Amino acid sequence: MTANPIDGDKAPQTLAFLLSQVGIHASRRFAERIAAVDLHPPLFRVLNLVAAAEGRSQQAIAAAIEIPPSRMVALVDELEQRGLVERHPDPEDRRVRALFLTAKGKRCLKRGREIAKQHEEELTAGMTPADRKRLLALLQKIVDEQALGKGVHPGLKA
Amino acid sequence: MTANPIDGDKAPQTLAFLLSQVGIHASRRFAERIAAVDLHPPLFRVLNLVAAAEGRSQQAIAAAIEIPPSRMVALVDELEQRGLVERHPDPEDRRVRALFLTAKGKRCLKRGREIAKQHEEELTAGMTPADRKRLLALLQKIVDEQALGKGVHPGLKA
DNA sequence: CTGGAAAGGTTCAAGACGTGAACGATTCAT
DNA sequence: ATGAATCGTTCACGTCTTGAACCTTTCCAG
Repeated sequence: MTANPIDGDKAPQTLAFLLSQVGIHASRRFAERIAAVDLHPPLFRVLNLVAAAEGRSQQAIAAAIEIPPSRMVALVDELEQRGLVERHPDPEDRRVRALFLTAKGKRCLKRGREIAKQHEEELTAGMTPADRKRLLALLQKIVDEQALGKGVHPGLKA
Repeated sequence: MTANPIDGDKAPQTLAFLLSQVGIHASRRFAERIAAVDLHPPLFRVLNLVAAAEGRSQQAIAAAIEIPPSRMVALVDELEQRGLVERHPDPEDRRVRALFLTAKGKRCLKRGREIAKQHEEELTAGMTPADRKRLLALLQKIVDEQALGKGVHPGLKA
């Protein structure tokens, strides 16, 4: 026995600390959950964007979530292998690969959104609707203040 | 021009999403700031723990922040190279390497804590003290509900 | 004691990820 | 027509982590 487990966590619990802790936890948990449809967060992100902008080019979508083109290729490859999206030639610009959801992709997205909703509910269990509203507003305040752009979705590793 | 920048971000801004976004931002920002003392978040973490538990073994400290022993070695190596901590033989157990802060380590830690404080203030700029209190309470509620243990400090990559 | 199991620390090889540079194809501007 | 810019892609590289194996030391049962 190495005795007492270190009181080290008498940490002053700052907001910055808590935010990191909770944010990372939320990301991890979501990654676990979304795995149920054989996706990881970045794939789910892309899938959502494709749905929101069908027919757009890879790079247009990549830019929207701030991922480099070289990374985008791999992600689209994965989605295509799973049969969730398709790359179509763009008649107006033959350099472009326009992205579209397949029927399977739509089903998967729908399922993924249900999971996301479930995730949201689990995360905010133990909070009243009023609490949630307040928390949302406070976080939004930080986002505004910090001028946080679009990027940085619930994507993380482990 | 690829025209409109995709409305994709009409995202319903869920709490889970915001928490991830803000949390990851906070982590990144902190990583940038703490670099001013030539540390990265995991090193700062360890430094703090060593200070809170001087003389403890590497693994005792490693366990407290949930990092595997093999990783701990590398971190302590770094801290030792920077002259911030020292490995002392433990007279009671010659397998153990007890960790201690050097004078330089203490100064560095102090400086790091100032940076952390500054980080905290920047992050919560634009919020009233009342806001901060409320946010802290709400986050704490999530932590309690989710039974978030010690681990997962402001450590992230980029 | 004493021999085997267990624990602390370390090393090392391997796997997961992400990124930038470079390239071919195509389009655009002049 | 020609050079610059853009889309998509490949690939090699560096980063970051971890598990397995190893040595040393300690602990415990017999």
